[in-house]
Amino acid sequence: MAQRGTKRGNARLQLIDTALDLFDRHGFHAVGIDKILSTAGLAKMTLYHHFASKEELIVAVLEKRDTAFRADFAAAIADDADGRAKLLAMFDAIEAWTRDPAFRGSLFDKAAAEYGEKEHPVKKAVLSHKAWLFGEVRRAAAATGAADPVKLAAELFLLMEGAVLAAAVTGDRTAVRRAKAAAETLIAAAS
Amino acid sequence: MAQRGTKRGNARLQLIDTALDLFDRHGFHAVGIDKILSTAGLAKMTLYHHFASKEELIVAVLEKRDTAFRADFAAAIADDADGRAKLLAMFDAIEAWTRDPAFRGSLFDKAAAEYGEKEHPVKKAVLSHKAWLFGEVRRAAAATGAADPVKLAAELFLLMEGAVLAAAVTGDRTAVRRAKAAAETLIAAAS
DNA sequence: TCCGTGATAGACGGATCGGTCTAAGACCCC
DNA sequence: GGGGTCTTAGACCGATCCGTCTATCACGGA
Repeated sequence: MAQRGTKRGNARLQLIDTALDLFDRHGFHAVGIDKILSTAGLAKMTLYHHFASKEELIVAVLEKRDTAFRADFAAAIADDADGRAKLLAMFDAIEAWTRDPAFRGSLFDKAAAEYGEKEHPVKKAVLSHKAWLFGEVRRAAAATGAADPVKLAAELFLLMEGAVLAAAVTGDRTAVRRAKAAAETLIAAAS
Repeated sequence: MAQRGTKRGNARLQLIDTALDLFDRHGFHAVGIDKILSTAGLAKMTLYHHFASKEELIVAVLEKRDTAFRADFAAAIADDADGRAKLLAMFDAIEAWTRDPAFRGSLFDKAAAEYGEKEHPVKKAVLSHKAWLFGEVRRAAAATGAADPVKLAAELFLLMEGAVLAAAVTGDRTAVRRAKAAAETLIAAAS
């Protein structure tokens, strides 16, 4: 008992933070646990005390990223009353994210690229994140009073995914703004 | 001299084909050259006779994929006279691709996920492919007579990227159709 | 037939992979 | 201060990583 707040808890957090950064920079297979441990200044047994395997660490990293993403997203759209404003605020939130110098693309997209098997725990974490994100878009789309809110949500979701991908791969700074402009057109056409 | 058409040429092609399949299924770092060689039934020296390194093999794989993609794409849009039809034919081509049981997402997106450094040869091959694809979209968009063809092209490009990603990650069969519907709306709004 | 050239098989190299184990350390309550 | 518990450093494990080397093999020309 009484493990939270002690060194153990700190070590766990530090492992996740360090692994998050390294995975984001170099990829999951490319980063070995030895590198994570030496970067974090921790010993192997510390890692294997908190996680049964590297795979579990990866899932924990994705869960932390997911939690942070949901909080940021919720804060970004909280102030907006109607569905249309919420949808457009989502694009603003994504644009702010892509403008961050630390932006290196979606960690979930990268994870999906390296772990393609449907039943893999890492892939499941990715799908969970994507399903939540689509749900957010769908809820806001429904609030616009669009004739077919699921259609509108699906279209805007694709724009978001494409914009994040393009911003990450090509470094295109205008991608998200273009996506938002397209979103406005689609929202207008959907009412 | 006189190497083409001999065993050497066949070995090279077989290496590329085998590597393409394995990289597509499992990722680039996850697949070692030993696995490629044992799958292809070839020896190490054969690989290192044709390629200086694994990295060179990866680039060759991407180049082959790029060449095949361009040919398929060109054939898909060749028959269509006007820009709008060409643009919509692109979505049809992508949908046909995603419906193929062998579809496992864009190999270029996966490569970008694993090789993020700008100056890396693999990343350069990815950027080359993306630049070409965007150029195709832009050319067709210009032929529609849209007021701002670059804006239209950028929007449709994001839809394509998002649709391919969504189809790959979530297995969503409707993604490309949704993207095409959105594209029709955007094209109509751009004239 | 014999020779020379170039491709091949597979052993081998050091490095690193994910993961385990042991021995010592740090800390707790009494 | 002593005894028990939890955490840690780092040696160690077999497997695999990418790449090299050597010894053999197949084949074309004279």
